[in-house]
Amino acid sequence: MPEPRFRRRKEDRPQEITEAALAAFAEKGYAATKVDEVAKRAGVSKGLLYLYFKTKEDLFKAVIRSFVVPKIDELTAIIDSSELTSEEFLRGPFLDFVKTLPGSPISVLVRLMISEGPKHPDLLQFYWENVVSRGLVALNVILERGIETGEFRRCVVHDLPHLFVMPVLFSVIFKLLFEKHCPDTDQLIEAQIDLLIAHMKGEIE
Amino acid sequence: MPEPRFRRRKEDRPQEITEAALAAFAEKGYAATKVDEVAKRAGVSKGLLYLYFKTKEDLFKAVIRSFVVPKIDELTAIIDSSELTSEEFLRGPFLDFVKTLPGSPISVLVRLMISEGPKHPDLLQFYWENVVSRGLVALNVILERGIETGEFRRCVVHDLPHLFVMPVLFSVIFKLLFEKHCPDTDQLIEAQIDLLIAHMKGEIE
DNA sequence: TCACTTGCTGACCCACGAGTCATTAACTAT
DNA sequence: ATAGTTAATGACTCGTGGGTCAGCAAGTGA
Repeated sequence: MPEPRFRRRKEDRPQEITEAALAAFAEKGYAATKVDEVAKRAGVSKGLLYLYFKTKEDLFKAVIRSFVVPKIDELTAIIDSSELTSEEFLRGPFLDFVKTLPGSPISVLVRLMISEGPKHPDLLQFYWENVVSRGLVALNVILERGIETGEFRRCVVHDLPHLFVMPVLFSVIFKLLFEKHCPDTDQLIEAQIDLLIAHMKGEIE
Repeated sequence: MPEPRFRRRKEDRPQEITEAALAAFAEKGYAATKVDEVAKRAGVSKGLLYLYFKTKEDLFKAVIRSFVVPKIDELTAIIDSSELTSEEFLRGPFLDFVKTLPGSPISVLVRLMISEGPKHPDLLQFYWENVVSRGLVALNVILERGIETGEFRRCVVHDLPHLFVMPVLFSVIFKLLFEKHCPDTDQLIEAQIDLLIAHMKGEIE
């Protein structure tokens, strides 16, 4: 009895295809990745891929949406389930979380957003609303909590939670481009957080 | 007497073409830019472009090289011609210089490097040696000078001059992607420099 | 077992854009 | 003037890759 030439698995296909696409985009970038190549990686014909995704661009958007949102959900879940003080939280779970980002598959998505984002305003909108904005809000919650409990004094940092994100973005990109010359990203991120906390706790200069 | 159909201007063509290419790449990215389009912008035929640049990739590399090096030369020139203390220098000329970067045509090159860099290792090598590395060295010079004169105490910042560059890269990218939601990049950069200087001057916590 | 639905295939089409080259016309030197 | 040189043109080729579709075979139900 011969193995069937293929199996019908309508349920699993989309995820298998987006996973293959993520891997392919990661290696070659969006433009240089051929749809045929993605299909091959997913063990599927090009025709089938086009049954699930109308165009290559459509596939791209699906990739972004499906991998990035779970990641930010992770962060907000950590926050909600935590009873730590703000400083403990920033030095503990938050630090651990952001340290994992450079070098993870997620960093690939950042590169894709930078490369292709400007061509897809709707995607940028989505990314803003569901990732960046939510991340900044989450940080604000922590920082405000820190003021209420008297841990932190109010200062410029509370208007610029971006200061906490900077080293992560920097590390992701630096590692991507200059792996060989990249500083210890854990140390970089940690140093920045130390700096910020010291400033928020610190005496008025 | 009719205007000549074209003029022979061997000397000026390469620069005119790279300028046109920079503008085109800025708008559409590398892959989506057609060579024909670059030629049109430069007021030149595609054939001529191929007289000066062997391939599209060759043109791309020329663009990076010719616009990015002068910019870093600018920075090192400022350093050499300055007799200020380290703090004055960082808060004065250095701050002014980096503030101009987000939103300048140079920021486009950063995006191009991120998008296309991984496909061109030799270009990355060039960029590292002639831009990033030189920039970091320049910063180190300033910071060391600050220690010698007793302005600064030695701390983690001296091992991570990257901390000064982070907000610039962050601003460039943030502005590029989320113009609408972008914080005041001047303020962000300034805040980071304040933070770092305070820490370097500061009492041991 | 047989008709029927539908997930899946892969050969095909064709727009598109990188790179070529035979030809032209602007300069130059004598 | 005029012959020689070369900057410059633009119509062409040709590989490539996104997208299609007629047909096939795995599942389904009676």
